[in-house]
Amino acid sequence: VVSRSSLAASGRALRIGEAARALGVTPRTLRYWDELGLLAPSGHTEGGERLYAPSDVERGARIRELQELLGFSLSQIGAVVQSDDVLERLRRARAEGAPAAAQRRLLTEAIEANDELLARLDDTLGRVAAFRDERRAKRDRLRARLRALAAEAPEP
Amino acid sequence: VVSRSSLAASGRALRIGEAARALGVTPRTLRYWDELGLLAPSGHTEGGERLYAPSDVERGARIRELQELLGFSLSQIGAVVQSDDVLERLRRARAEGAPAAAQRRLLTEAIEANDELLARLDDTLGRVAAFRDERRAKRDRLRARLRALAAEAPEP
DNA sequence: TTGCTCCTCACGTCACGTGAGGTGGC
DNA sequence: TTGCTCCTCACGTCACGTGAGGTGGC
Repeated sequence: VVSRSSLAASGRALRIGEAARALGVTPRTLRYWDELGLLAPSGHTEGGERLYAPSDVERGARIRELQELLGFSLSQIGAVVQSDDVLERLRRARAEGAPAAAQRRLLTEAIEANDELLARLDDTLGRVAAFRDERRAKRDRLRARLRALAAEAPEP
Repeated sequence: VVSRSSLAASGRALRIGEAARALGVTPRTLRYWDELGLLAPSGHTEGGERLYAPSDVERGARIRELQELLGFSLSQIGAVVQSDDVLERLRRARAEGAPAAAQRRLLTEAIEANDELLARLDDTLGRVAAFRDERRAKRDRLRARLRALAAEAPEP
């Protein structure tokens, strides 16, 4: 996993292998995401090689988080990352002179989607913490058992 | 997801459909886990139906947690749940008069495995929390944008 | 020229989903 | 007898993994 700042700092376009390494996936995964339309590289070389801009890599990082931390399917992820582009879509709507009500609807829908995500994150957070507490209790039980064993038959 | 206490309270053996509902999976999943040897029901009816004891369901709940919260593969999960049975294996080793060194090794290996799990849980916890903070910041940005929109073109 | 990375098929895999056809207990 | 749930094949699906065979720039 690469930090945001280091991603943004290198303003260079990456070849598929470099982008894959930065994201912790394989080139095959990026080709699959491209095939699905989930993450299309914003450029290509003359030879047909995919070129990933920093913004592409950031989008890829969001996809990974949703996949790894929340276990979302790629189609669910597609819906989320699309609603993530709301500020850009809003700018375009304003440029095209969309009515104020339509602009508001765009924003409120994105806010709702983001709130649902926040609720799931809080839920996951609670469950991981509970699981960790279980495992800490187990650690203490095992340690106590080991101490009992040592007391009963001391090491040579 | 069913609470531990309610699971332990009903000391009854469950048919596959009931066990699946308690675990939040489908019967097909439990048959697959059985086929892999990951979770074999501790009993069967004369007619060949699988019967899941409360301890089977608890084991299933641990499998689900490892799968959902940490994204482990079923073979990784198999290794973890096997090392989870260490206290029972220790009892058997002692009954068979295993040497003290072997008993200690059993315990220390289980402690190590559990500690690795704890490290992964802490890592996951941090990443989910960081992701949640990102999403909270996004929520605030979107809300501010909506307020700006409302100030600019008040609702009818 | 030799490596290295890239490309497109295309088949394999993991963890199930989904009928197909049939059996068994209230 | 009628539902309901169970059973075992067995093919389909999702998200890639893994070569197979070939191209392109230092």
